[in-house]
Amino acid sequence: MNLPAALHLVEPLDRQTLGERAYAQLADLLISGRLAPGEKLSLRAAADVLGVSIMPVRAAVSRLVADKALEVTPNRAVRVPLLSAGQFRDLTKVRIAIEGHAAEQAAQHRNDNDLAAIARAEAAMRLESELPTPDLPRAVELNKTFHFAVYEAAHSPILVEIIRALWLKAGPVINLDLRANPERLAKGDAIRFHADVRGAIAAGNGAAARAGIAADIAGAADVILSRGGLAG
Amino acid sequence: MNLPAALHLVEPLDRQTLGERAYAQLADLLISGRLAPGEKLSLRAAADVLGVSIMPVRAAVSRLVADKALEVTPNRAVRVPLLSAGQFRDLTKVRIAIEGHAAEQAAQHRNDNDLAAIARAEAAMRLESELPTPDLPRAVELNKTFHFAVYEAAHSPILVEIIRALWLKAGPVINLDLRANPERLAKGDAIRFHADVRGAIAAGNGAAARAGIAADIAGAADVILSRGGLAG
DNA sequence: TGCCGTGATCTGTGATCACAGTTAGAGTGG
DNA sequence: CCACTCTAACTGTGATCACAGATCACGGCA
Repeated sequence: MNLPAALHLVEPLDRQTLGERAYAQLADLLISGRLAPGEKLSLRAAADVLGVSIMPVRAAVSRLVADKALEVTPNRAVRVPLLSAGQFRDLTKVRIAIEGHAAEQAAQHRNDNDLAAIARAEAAMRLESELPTPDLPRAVELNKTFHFAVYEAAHSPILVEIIRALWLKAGPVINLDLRANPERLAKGDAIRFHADVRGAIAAGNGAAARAGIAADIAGAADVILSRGGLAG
Repeated sequence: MNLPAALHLVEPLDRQTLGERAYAQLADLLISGRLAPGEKLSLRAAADVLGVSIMPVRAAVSRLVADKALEVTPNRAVRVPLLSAGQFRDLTKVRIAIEGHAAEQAAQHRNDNDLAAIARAEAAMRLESELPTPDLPRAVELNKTFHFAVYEAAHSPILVEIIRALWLKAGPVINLDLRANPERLAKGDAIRFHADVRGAIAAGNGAAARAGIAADIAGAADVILSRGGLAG
């Protein structure tokens, strides 16, 4: 093992396969709500846009289909699932239970780095929402950053991964709506809940952290459900 | 639309693609612990065994890799992941939280059909475990049947799907161990916990149902951890 | 005898082709 | 002018081929 010292500095170059890159791009489209429920997606068209053959796209789509973030209809068409009100309610209940649990764990296991990241993310989103004309795509992104800063503080990779899969399902419904109807952002509910959550986690108050996340999720879901635009 | 009445009886033949069938087979191997942690899996070899080309196997494997039920090493080899003790502890904690939650929901939302299915599954596993020489693979299967009978009673498809993914990760560790060391089955811990859970769900006692499931999961995990055979 | 280079053979990934089924639109007959 | 039919272009799925990289065993050099 008499290697030149410089060789130890090279990073392990984490094998970014084309399929993974395609997956990351599609997942981002879904989470940020740029793909609307019911919208169809052609493998070949997506491959053209991404500049690759259909194989990597196929791999990415089949992962998303497995996660039920996409679905292939009996007629062989890939599309973003249309959630019924009942399915959306189920999804919301599960999110409240699991993301609430993660927030509670975060309150108990967070370290100083976690607190700093959470505070940073909360401030960034608050500042954005207080602008006269907030940038909605950016607000959506900052909201995601804040939530996952919280969930990461639970120090449970498996939990974070599960929540990511849930956001893949909820993103199209929630964030598409937020883009179309930004009044909830202006109303400041989310901002207030986020502050509550940050405070609870800093104080080590698990129950309050769970309640804050639950209120945030439920608040957004209520807006969607009351608008009544969901299928069946 | 003058179709013979009989035609209306055919089921919509849920498009069983070869990839899905391959996925089901591989998932079963994992959940039942017939694939040991660390064991390697060749796409082409698996394709030969299943009698198809490597394409469907590729699709199935990439789904399992996405779920982290399989992993592809930097050296381009697919294998079932080796969990460190820390990772296994994380997985167990998450399972206790989520499966416990599902059991609690089951206690609150179960109907008569659910209760019957749970009772049936519990009796089947109890009878099997009381045999002089229990059939271990069958006991593993019956254990799964009981747990999912409980989780189905929560009437939350999303929750059940999440738990299935967790079992895909835990199966190789837990059930491989159970096959190798059946004494825990003989000891009857699981049987007792299952009876507790069934009783709690029938009584609508959510907290007790959660506690029973948690004890069952923790008990099995303790055996694994105390044996100390985990990596890292 | 011990070690290192080398090539055959394996790995997963990606591209291309083939196919069955669906869809949409143009063209034709009423 | 409307409705029906047929065709052409699309859909995802599966098979086959091509390729870069990794592994491992064999053979030659020191």
